[in-house]
Amino acid sequence: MTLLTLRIYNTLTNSKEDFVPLEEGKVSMYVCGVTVYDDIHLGHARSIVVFDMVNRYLRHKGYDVTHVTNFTDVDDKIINRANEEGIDPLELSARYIDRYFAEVDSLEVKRADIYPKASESMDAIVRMVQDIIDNGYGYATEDGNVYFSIDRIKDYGRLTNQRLEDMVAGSRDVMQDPQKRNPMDFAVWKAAKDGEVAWPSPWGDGRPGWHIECSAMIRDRLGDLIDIHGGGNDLIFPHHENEILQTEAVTGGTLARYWMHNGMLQVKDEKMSKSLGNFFRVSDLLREHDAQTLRFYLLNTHYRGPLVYSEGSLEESKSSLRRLWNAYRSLQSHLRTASGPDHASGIIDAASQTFHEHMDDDFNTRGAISALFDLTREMNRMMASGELSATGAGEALKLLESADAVLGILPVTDGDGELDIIIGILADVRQELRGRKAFDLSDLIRDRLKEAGIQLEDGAEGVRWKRI
RNA sequence: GCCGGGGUAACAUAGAGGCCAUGUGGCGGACUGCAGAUCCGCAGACGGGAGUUCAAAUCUCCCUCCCGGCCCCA
Repeated sequence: MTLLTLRIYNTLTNSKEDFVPLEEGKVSMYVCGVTVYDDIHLGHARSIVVFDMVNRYLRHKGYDVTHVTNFTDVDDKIINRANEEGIDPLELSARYIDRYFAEVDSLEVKRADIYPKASESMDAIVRMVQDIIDNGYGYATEDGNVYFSIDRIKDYGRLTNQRLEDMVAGSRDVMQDPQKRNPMDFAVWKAAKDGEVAWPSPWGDGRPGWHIECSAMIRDRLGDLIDIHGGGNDLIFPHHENEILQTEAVTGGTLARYWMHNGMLQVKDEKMSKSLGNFFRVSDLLREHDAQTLRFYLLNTHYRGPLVYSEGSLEESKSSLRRLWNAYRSLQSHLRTASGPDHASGIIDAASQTFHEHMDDDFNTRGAISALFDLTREMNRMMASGELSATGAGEALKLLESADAVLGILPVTDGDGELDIIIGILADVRQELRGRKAFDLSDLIRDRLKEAGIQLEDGAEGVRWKRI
């Protein structure tokens, strides 16, 4: 079975569908970002890395992708946190946006094309609220709140696949604004309380409701209808559901063609979240583990399933990943020294096909990685038995590198050229000593290099070195 | 309660009717001056119960357990 086209699981239809972009060769993608009031944790990283992978794979397939991810920088939690610290909310959010970028860069995430902030999108937001009211889908209260009116919606719950009545029955008791016409109505504009950060609007000073910023930013930056809308599956309801309503109230058409949702990261059968206090900060994890290990851990499972984090799972990922790295480095050495016949192209082509079949099947990174392991085993075997030519090694490396352009799990660089030369000299001297059975001296070189963080490894195809 | 996703060997995960799953770990070999890496082999599995089928981890039904969502969320 060969999948020529990418298939994506669409939450809207609960099924995998062939991916056909609106405009041939182009993809518009919006992914919900974070509320910037604290550092990101591994659960956020999962979403970020997953959609980074999606972005990379779409580009790998030749699409011209416009990837937008927002920052929610106007929000109750930000205001509360800022009040605690006695600083301006926007100062607080700016700080966490800086940290977000630092961590995302450390995770080797390819940045989105645009990162709009709620605070800088007020014109678009106010305009959208006005349009909602003008089209009869919203109303302002005396207090200066604007609510989206659910009563005109016949098919609420398309993403959730639920009926309105069921949701009302299960909804928890929350403090309701008596001026709401229907308890399910949700705020698109919130009147400012005294002293709060606020922006002017026709309904008085206030700030946007949670859902409106995404609808407005999408329309502002990407247009009325986009190809892919992504986010964590905890956002399906109400956030994404309400985004759809808002946008449809204004444009008359639907918001996104493909809705993608990543599964939650769990810790001991619970979702990792700030409110549960069971989260691991990315900045802390990065002190213990390299970015590639974290990415490998997050991508070594299907993005839609749950992923249970536990003590030791990153260590295991590291061990697995080393196998790939070792093969990768062996191939690099082999490229320089190899001779002999070449029987590799069939194996490499097969691995490439398997890799792409899995990726085309709703971004099955786990399956795709398996194909990489299969390849490395074959390559290791062939290198050991002298069946791999330099050409074959080059082809295998090319495949690994193109796969890595999507996954981002291979070592970034192995140091600069000068170091390479010096270690090469030391390795040559050591080889000479070994030839003369002067093992005390040859071991000394190896040991001292190891102390310096460089490990030499003898192999059939020559000496290889790596940082440890 | 309603909706969605899961339960695969010691562990982490793919797979969605038949064909060798992948990695980590374990055991046994090979290679090696020693390290390391690598290779080969072995053990070990589809939550439970019915059914459909020549054939079910995969399809149907029932049961069970876990997680997420139901206006704080990636």
